[in-house]
Amino acid sequence: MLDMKFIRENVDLARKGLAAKNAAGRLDELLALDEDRRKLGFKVDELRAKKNAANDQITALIKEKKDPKEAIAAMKSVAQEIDALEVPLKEFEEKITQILLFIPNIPHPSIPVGGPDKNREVRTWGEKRKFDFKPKDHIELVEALDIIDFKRATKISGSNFILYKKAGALLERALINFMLDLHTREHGYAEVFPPVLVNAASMTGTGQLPKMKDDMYHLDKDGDDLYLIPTAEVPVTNIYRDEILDETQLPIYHTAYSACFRREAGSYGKDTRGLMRVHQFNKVELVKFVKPETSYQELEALVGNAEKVFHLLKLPYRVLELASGDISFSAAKCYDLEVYAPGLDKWLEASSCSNFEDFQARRANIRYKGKDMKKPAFVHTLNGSGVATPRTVVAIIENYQQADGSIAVPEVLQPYMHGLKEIRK
RNA sequence: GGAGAGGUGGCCGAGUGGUUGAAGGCGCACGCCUGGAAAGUGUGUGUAUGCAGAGAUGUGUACCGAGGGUUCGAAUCCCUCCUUCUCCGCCA
Repeated sequence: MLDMKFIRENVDLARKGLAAKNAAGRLDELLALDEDRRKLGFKVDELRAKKNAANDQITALIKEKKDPKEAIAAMKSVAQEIDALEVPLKEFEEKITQILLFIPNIPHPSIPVGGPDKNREVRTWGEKRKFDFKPKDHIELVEALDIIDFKRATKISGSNFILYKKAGALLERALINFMLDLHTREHGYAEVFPPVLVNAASMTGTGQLPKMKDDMYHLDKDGDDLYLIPTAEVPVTNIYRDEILDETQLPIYHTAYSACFRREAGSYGKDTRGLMRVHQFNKVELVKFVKPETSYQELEALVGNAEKVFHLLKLPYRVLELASGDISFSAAKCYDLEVYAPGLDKWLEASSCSNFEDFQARRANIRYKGKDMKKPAFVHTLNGSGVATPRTVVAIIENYQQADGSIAVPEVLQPYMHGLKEIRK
């Protein structure tokens, strides 16, 4: 959420930034409401001050054993006046909050302005493999090997669910363990294993609610809202919701494996075959809580941590800096990592690494305080996939396929797969 | 799911309608004391927001789990919800 005070004092900057995200629409309405709210708030504060002073007087009269009746009667109308004004004041505040919750973060000035066609390729890594046979796509390969069963997964749950079997299940588990070990041992992230069901406050804290409500699976627990997380970003970022951290604790790095759940409503048809877009998938997430002045260098380091996964798996990938119109609601800046899949001949988005600056921290009320700081300040939060498994599995299977339809196991995964060197029927 | 007891400042803990933003203690910060330290001692020590001020700061308002209600006045009384603990039941 943006700071109302910041918007008020930087109208032009806010308007320009939000326009780059096609979201400047309700700015004028917001400013008008804020103006009215401030006027009314001032008036109410004055009346309350009057009331408090009078109450002190009444107290004094009682102590002196004088009759306070007159003073009480005089205050009655003031109290009523306050009550009457508090109703519209509250309405203003609620309206303002409702609008603010729907306003996205302002993109960082350095990023390209425009839609997905303006995304900027920052670098590529690795060579596309040269095949001496025609590479197959992962669907054909996994079905022939019987390591993923799409039909039965659909029977059990519905379309775009996955049933991993045998070496397929083992590969999935190996990949998760490999990534967690990498980030905890080599990159200094502390592992957490969060709940996958969270409450509405947590979803609001990271920015999924209220705007993206229809993208999430929603459950009811005795009348309370619970949501299946679309990413571990939600529970992990909310670990410190409503807390004031000591600056000596920062930076905090967490990594978490979790299942992720997405309705993907409205995305049927395109790119939904096989493992490309599924309702439940696994992901190892990286989350950082840092001081504001370090957040952009922390973002570069986080991207590097995610890239390391592909380096070790020897998978070619490219890094895109997303344009203003393509970054997510809460992000100020975002890099996507796209891994190459030769069977599909496509670059697949397997990681998204973002700096949210204080946007999430303000929503979730995550602050820190240092010795020389007069007041607590909001931390900056960052996160990125490190990485998501389905599209990485696609890339492994298609890149490591052999002429006979078997799949070589990447060297770094072999210890996690009981020494298995290749997957064959 | 049933029964009972709680939720007050960084922590412990007092407080059942009127200078209580909140006693007391611990912790912490700064100072005094000391050759240095401990002990002792003094002062300070929440968050949000409005106004004034260049600023130090001053001042108004709100906040004692959350939301509503009663009242001139609520941490204190009433209602709803959330949550913690203990016992019983159930259970991977």
